[in-house]
Amino acid sequence: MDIKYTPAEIELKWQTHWQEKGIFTVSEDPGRKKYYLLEMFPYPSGRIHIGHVRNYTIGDVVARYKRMKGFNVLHPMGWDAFGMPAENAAIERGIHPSVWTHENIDNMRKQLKRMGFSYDWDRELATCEPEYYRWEQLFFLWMYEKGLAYKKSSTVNWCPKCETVLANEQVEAGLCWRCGSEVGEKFLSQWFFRITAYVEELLACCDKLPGWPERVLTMQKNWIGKSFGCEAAFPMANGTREIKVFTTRQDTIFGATFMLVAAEHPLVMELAAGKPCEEAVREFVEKIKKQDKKMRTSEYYEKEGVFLDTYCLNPVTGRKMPIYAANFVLADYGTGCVMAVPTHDQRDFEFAKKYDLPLIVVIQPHDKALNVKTMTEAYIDEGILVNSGPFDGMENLKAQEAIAAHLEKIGRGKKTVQYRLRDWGISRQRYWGAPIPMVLCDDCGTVPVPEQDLPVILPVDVEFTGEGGSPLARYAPFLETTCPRCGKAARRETDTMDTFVESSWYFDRFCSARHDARPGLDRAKVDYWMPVDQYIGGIEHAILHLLYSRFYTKVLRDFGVLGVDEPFTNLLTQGMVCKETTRCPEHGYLFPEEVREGMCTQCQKPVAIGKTEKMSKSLKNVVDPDYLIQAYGADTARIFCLFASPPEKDLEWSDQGVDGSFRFLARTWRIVVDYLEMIGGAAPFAGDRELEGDLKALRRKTHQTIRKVTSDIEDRFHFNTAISAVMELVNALYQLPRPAANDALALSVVRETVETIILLLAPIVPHITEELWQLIGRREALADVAWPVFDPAVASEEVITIVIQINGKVRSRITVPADEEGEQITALARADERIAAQIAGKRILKEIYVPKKLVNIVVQG
RNA sequence: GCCUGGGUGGCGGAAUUGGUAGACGCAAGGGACUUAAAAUCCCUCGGUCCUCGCGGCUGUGCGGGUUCGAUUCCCGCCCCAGGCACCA
Repeated sequence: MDIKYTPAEIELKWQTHWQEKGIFTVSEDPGRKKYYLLEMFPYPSGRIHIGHVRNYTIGDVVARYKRMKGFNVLHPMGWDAFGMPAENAAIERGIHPSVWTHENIDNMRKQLKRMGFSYDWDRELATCEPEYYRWEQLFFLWMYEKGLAYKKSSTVNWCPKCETVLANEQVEAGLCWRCGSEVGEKFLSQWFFRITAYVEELLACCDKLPGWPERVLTMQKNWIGKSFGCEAAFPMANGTREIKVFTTRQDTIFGATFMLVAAEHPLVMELAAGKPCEEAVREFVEKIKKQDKKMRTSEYYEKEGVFLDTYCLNPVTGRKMPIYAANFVLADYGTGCVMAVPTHDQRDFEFAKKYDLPLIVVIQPHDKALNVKTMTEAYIDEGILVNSGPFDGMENLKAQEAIAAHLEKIGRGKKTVQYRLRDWGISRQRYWGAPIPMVLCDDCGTVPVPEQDLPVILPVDVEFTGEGGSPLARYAPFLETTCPRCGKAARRETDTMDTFVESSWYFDRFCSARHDARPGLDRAKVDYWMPVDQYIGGIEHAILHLLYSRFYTKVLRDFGVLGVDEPFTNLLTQGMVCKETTRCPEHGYLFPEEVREGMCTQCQKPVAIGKTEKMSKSLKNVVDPDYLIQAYGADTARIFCLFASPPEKDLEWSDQGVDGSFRFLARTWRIVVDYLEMIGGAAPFAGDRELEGDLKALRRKTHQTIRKVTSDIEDRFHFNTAISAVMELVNALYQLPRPAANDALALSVVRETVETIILLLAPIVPHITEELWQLIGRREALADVAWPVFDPAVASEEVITIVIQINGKVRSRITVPADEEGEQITALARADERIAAQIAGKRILKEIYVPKKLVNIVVQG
């Protein structure tokens, strides 16, 4: 029989079959154990990229595997459909964001279906639909009622290119996370979610997420940034008021010689008011405010300040301390004011040197003596307190507690805790987002839209000019409304919500995706499916999306719409897909198809092979999934993504590697097809007879492979080693001398091996395996066949190789029965010809026997 | 600067609890089949030395240590990637 492996044909055939039969449509079944597998849903940019292929393949393997293990698997897919690229397309090309988004979704859905992913498409959702965001608006109203959503005027991060506000989390090294523009500052009235109300729970639960990678939890903990310290009050020298500071180093308070206030802090102008320095201070403050974020975070940014012609008193020493406004003090951390201890803080040291301010050493290190005249930098390590009144001679760390108590006793402070985490600013001055359901009335102020008036639907026929601000703010039919409270003319809120709000609960919505009754989540269904058992996505969301989702889950829990504390039990963060870059001296970076035999196709000059980097359009080192599917098929694309490296590591793209993956599938196909006529009528070996020789070995290998593949998938998601193991089994089948056509026993063993290969590969390459399964005469849907189990007795070796070492070096190997006694084995080791020769005449100091592994004989000399 | 990861053949990667380093794949070389090539199937493949053997030595970023034994544990250093970065 000669049937060719034609991926394009069989893949389409089975994809159609799965869809028509509704194989992957699921519903709640209290009698079965559920498994909720979720991959991060994509932004519908128009085309899937290799990163998606990898992410969704990893998820699909686990989903299909769990299904074969008997779980009721929920595996949904949807679209993170709001966001700026749609609006930019509207401005640049005149396509409405909705049209653009839906066309992209249609195209990407086709691409995902062509990959053969086992999604329940009946649950598909797009966050830009009113059926979705209406519930988000409802939750917003509830959050407003509870004070969890509030409006506040504040300085915000402003991206001049996107013309919108960015959350702190969305500013990366002073640049916009999305477009890379320099981020500036603006003073605006903004909506916030009070994520800080849950900060302790968010922090505490980090320790209750054993299924999350340590580094993600570390990043979140650092982001939350809890620090223990002390609030201390410094009275003004003229006795009018006091200045409060937060410090984690109250042990150094006796060395505080001046006071610093953030330049933007209102206190600065208050203190300078009416003084000769007022004009100079105002100039300084204006200058600092104008400087953009990037400047202020750069390394070369010099510490600067201006004296406010005012003094306060050190509460423990009574020393008169000059007050300065400074550019490097953060206005929105702690109290915005800092006690400066130049001897033990590097920043304060630099500031003191520049403005010639006094230094007092209060911590002496154990190994040297500090002298304020010769110090070239602050001493920030441990030591013994000096110049610290009653605390002299104490270890500085031990004094922390004592000094905090002292401050409390004299009524000048108390122990406190500070967090780095700020509330989540969710206002965006953009059109393509979920409208914030609020009305602004001149008389009543900010008034929520009544629940029964939801959803506030995004109007369609607005104008996209590309000019600053939101199109909604210029569109009267949306803007103009009446106040729900007093009935007078009023304006709608035109800000829309940050798209991270939609992605903070889409996993809940998947549980009851078509539920159209308040509150959009069917509690019974959500209770059945949530939490997500396994969440899979890119490490780039380690902070933003994952922290917001955790917060939103807790909010919804407290509203009683769901019953879990944490949304994702296990998290797998997959690595990036990378590829080497190619560069022509004349034409710059080249796409792979612009290079032929090391030459640029345009100018024939040799191209330079550059660094391997994350695939990106700007570096042109991209591989088009459509091309891959066309050339090799979806199964090859899938198996290559899994085989090239374990999921959490970066994957380096290799065209030869893809060839190799295809060859393996073709090789597997060939051996099964070769055997087709012979094993077509055979039943798999049932274990009812004794096997010997090659057949026994093949069957052992078969059962060992089941064991290996099962644990690789189940315990570690190490698909690369699982695939290696199946490759070995296929190689073993090739090695088996071809049995005679009438050798029923041998053929039944071969059949068992063939079926095992198909089943083990089924979650990884579902199309070729469905086809082979059918070819060998099986009729049931492969997706629902039970995962094979191995027989430990069959899988165990009856002889094992024992390594014999002399002084830790391998000198020989012996083969012994698996159940041989240790004493017998050491005796055999000593008797081994080569060992005996080498230990002859030497004194044996020690013999170590590691069961089933090795014997190490330690001899003298 | 701080916090995470990581560094193993020509390459991607194995080695799951301190116990045979280099599974599997790619590339390379050789053989079979073929008029020939492709495809396929089989074999070899870390380095080095010789007496060419089921040989010796060496080898998991570098230097030390613990141990009968270290890719694995400890100390110090170098390099790479990611995150944070004036958080008082």
